[in-house]
Amino acid sequence: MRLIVARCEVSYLGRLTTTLPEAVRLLMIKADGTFMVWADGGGAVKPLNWMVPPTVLEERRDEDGRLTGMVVRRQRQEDRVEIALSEVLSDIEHELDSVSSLEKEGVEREIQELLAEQPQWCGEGLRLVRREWPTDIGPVDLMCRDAQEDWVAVEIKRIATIDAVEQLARYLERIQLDPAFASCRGVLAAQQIKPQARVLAQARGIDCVEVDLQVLRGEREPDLTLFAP
Amino acid sequence: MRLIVARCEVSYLGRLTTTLPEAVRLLMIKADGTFMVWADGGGAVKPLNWMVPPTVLEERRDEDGRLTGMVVRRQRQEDRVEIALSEVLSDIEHELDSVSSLEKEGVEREIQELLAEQPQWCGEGLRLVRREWPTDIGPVDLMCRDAQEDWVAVEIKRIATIDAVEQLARYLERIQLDPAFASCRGVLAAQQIKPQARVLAQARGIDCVEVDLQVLRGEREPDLTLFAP
DNA sequence: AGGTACATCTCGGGT
DNA sequence: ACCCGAGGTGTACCT
Repeated sequence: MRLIVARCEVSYLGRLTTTLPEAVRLLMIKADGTFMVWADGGGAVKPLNWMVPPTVLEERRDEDGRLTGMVVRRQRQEDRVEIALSEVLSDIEHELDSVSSLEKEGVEREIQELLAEQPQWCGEGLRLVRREWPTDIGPVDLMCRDAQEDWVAVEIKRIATIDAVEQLARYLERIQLDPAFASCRGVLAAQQIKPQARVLAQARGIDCVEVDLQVLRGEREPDLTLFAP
Repeated sequence: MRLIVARCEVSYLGRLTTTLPEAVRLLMIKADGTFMVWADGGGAVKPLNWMVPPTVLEERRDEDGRLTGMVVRRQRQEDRVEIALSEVLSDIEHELDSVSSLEKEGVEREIQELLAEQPQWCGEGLRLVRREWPTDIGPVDLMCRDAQEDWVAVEIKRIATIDAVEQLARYLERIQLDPAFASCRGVLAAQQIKPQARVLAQARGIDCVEVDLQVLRGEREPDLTLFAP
């Protein structure tokens, strides 16, 4: 990992064109060839400019050996980042370890697991038949049956947007082609359902259910009004 | 901007939980409070862990003043990154300039602006009525009227895929609910329209128009064959 | 390799 | 503040 702090001008030419006027910035070059340009403000987790590997880095130096320019090119692509350096304030390099397995817990998977165990939160009297029910365009998260023995396909999201409604509608369209499932209905279950997704779901005849992760985990009592007579 | 290269263990607790075993990594702390943890491999432009401002950083040191731990907390949130440092290889700080305007050209916005000024490229005789025409599921890019005073909704993309066709179809569905707009038709305008999107648009009765950015900008003469008799 | 769905998406623009 | 759509999205997983 090489870290250069320098006064520089940066331009990117590729899918789009960007230019950065001269200012003091950080140039970060990872051992794998990833190249990034950072500024100090903006509260951003994203670099101003970058280039993903495989990259070719070309340096330009003056007669005194001072770094004056860099060109970063992507292999077999025509896009490039060009840097004109007027003053190098720091240029250090360190051996870092490569990325080691980052363990992640607690995303959409967890909601699916919890709802598979407690499908009643997706609708009264629902029983799970199968998780990841296959269709020819992809798997439905949960396939259930209700108290009337009707089929219910459940799509699960952390945050449900219009895309989630469309996704479930596509699945339902395929499922209902089978006469045995012609009456299959859809339920969209999510921690949060966006208003516009709700509108579209209504129009598509899809039920919406907001689920509380803490309740699913048994960490909190459900809102009692739900069970009020 | 503070840059620390250190052997450390990192854990994140928040929306999800992650743990990183001890290894040499870069800790990057921007002046605005943005905190990031980087490894050297993976070819990623995204940090292993991060925290966006506003953050509170707490340091722990041993009796010799050596940095042994850091806790980064987000204001008014319960998520946190904890770092246990066993060896600090480098710890430098530099004044960087804040983010200055990154000029972008060539994105969807520019195409929309140019087509708003020259709607005739979306269809003969089109006149612009309003940009960002609101519907209850989101805004249509352009709403126009044609020579026959019929309404035309235009969706603009840099590259139009099936998603773009479905997005426009959804808008049309909502717009046509109003009897005054029952005959509103749709036009998909893009620099590039994927073959599959073209097929679906045809099936949905949506017109497709590929636009040339250079022609829109007036940098190039339009293909003369377009005007051939 | 191409397509799909997820992401602590991030980011900007609007209300 | 939320909501929405775009992204040089990136990334994992599938065919």
